[in-house]
Amino acid sequence: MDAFYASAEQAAKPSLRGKPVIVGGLGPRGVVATASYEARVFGVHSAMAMAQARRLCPNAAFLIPRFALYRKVSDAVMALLHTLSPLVEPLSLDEAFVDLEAGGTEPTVEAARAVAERLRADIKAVTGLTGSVGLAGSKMLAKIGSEQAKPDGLVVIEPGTERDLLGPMSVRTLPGVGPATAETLRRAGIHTVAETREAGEAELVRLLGRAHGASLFLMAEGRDERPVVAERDAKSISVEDTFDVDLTDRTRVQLEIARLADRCVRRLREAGRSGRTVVIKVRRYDFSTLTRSETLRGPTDDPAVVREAAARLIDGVDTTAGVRLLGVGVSGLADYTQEDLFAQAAQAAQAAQAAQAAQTADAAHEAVGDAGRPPGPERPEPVGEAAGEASEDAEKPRRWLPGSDVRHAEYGAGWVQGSGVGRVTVRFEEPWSPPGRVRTFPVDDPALQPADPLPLLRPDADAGAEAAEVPSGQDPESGGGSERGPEPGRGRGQPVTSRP
DNA sequence: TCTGGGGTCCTAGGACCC
DNA sequence: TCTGGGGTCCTAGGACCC
Repeated sequence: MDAFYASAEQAAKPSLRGKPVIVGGLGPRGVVATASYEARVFGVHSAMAMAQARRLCPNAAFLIPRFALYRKVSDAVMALLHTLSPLVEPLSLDEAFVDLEAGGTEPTVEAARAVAERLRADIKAVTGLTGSVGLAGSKMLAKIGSEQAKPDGLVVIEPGTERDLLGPMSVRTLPGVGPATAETLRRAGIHTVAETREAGEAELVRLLGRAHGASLFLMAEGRDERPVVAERDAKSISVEDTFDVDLTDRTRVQLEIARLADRCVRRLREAGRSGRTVVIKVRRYDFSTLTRSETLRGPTDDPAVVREAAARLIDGVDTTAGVRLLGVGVSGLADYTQEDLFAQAAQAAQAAQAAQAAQTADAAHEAVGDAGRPPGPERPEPVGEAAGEASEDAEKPRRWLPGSDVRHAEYGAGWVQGSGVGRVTVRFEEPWSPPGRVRTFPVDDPALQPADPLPLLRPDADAGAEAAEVPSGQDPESGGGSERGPEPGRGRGQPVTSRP
C-alpha cells in the first residue's frame, strides 16, 4: 500500500486530500510513522523526529495513528491476496509477498501481469486506496520492483535482467543493508551492488561475518531462493513505553515495569501463548540501551510470575540518572494456555513423585539433571484469577487526540483537529462527504463522544445480500484487535466494513 | 523539542555436558 | 598429569525491517 497510514487518513478525511498529512506520535518524543507524498516534498519521512517534521512542514495535518482502521483495511487486502495463492507472507499491515506459482498462475510475464493489474483494481475497489506491485522471480526483486512502482504502479522485473538492473544501484537497496553495513562497505570502497559482487564472497564474509557476508553476496548476484512462508508463529511478544519526561524516581520505575509486565502478559494470553524467558529493556537518558533477561524453569502466562521476574531484573539496573524508555517482553514462546499448564503441572507433579521413588531406589546413580524435567509453570495459579485485569480508571479526564474519531449528538461524525485551553476543535465530515466545517466545543461537552472509525467507502445499499447480512449494531469496543471486518474479496466493490 | 513500537536474526562468550 | 572437540543453553548486544 502506498503511504498507507497517511493515505487511509486522507481517504477518511476529505478536507485533507491533496494536503500534507503526517501520522505518528504527537508527544514531545514522537516520530513520524508515515508521511503523505505531499509532506515528503518537504523532506519529511518515516522515523523522523516529529519535532523536525513540524519544522519542515508546519502546515501539515499531524495525526495519531488509528490502528483499528488500518487493521481492517489490511485484512481486506490480505483477503484479496489469499484469492491469488495460499502462500501469502505478510511483512506488516501494508505489505506482503505472494507466491503466484503456488496459486496456479501460469508462469508467464503476461499472465502474472494480468493477475497483478486485476489485484490493483480490486484493492482500489475494496479499500478506496492504491497499492503497488512488484513482480519478479524472487522476494528480493519483487520488493525492489514494488518500491520502484510506488505510488500506484506495477513493475515487472523480467527473468534474465536482474543483474544488469541491480549492478548500478546503491548497496543500500539490498535487503539487510542498513546504515552500519553500508558504512562498513563504504570504508572498503564498496558503494554499488556491482562493486559488492566484485568484492567476492570471501571478502564480504571477512567484512561482515559468516551469515551476513554470504547472504549479501548471493543477493548482489540477484540470487535469492528464500521461499514465501505463510503465517509464521511469533517468537516473542513485548511492550514498551517512551516517557515524555525521563523517569528518575525508583518507585515510579518499578511501578511502570509492573504495568508493562501486565500489558505484556495480556497480549501473551490473547495470543493463547506462554513464554519461558522474561526480558526487560531500559533506555537511559543518553539513549544507551540495555536488556536483562531471566529464563524460568517452564513457560508461564501468569502475570504475577512475569511481574516478579521483571521486578528482579530491574533491581539489578541503575536508573538514577534517568530512563526515557522501559520495556517488558517474553520469548521462548510455547502454545500452552493456562489450562494446559495446569494439566502439565499435575503431570509434572506425578512425574516428580515417580522420579523421586526411582531415585531413592537408584540413589548411588548419577544425578538427574533439569533437562529431564517436563516443562511446567513456575507457579501455577487458579485459572479464574485473571490477575492481569487491572481495574480501569473510572474517571480519566478525556483526551482529545488529533485525528481521533468523535460523534456529536447534533452534528454527527467528525474528527478532532486540535485541542487546548479547555476547548476541542472538531471537523465534521465523513469519508464520502465533501470537506466539512469546523466547530469548537468545551473539552467536557457531553454532546461530544469518542467514536469508532467509519469505513473508507460508503456502505452501499447495492452491495448485495452479503453486506446486508453483516450483523448490525457495530459494537462500541471494537478496535481491540480481535474484531475483524466482514470478509471482503468475494465481490468487487464491496466495502471494507459495513455500518448500520 | 532528536531519536516510537513491535518484531527478527546473528554473534559471541561462558557454563555445562559428553 | 601442559590441559581436545564438539554440542546446547543462556545472556547481552547489535543490526535491520516496517
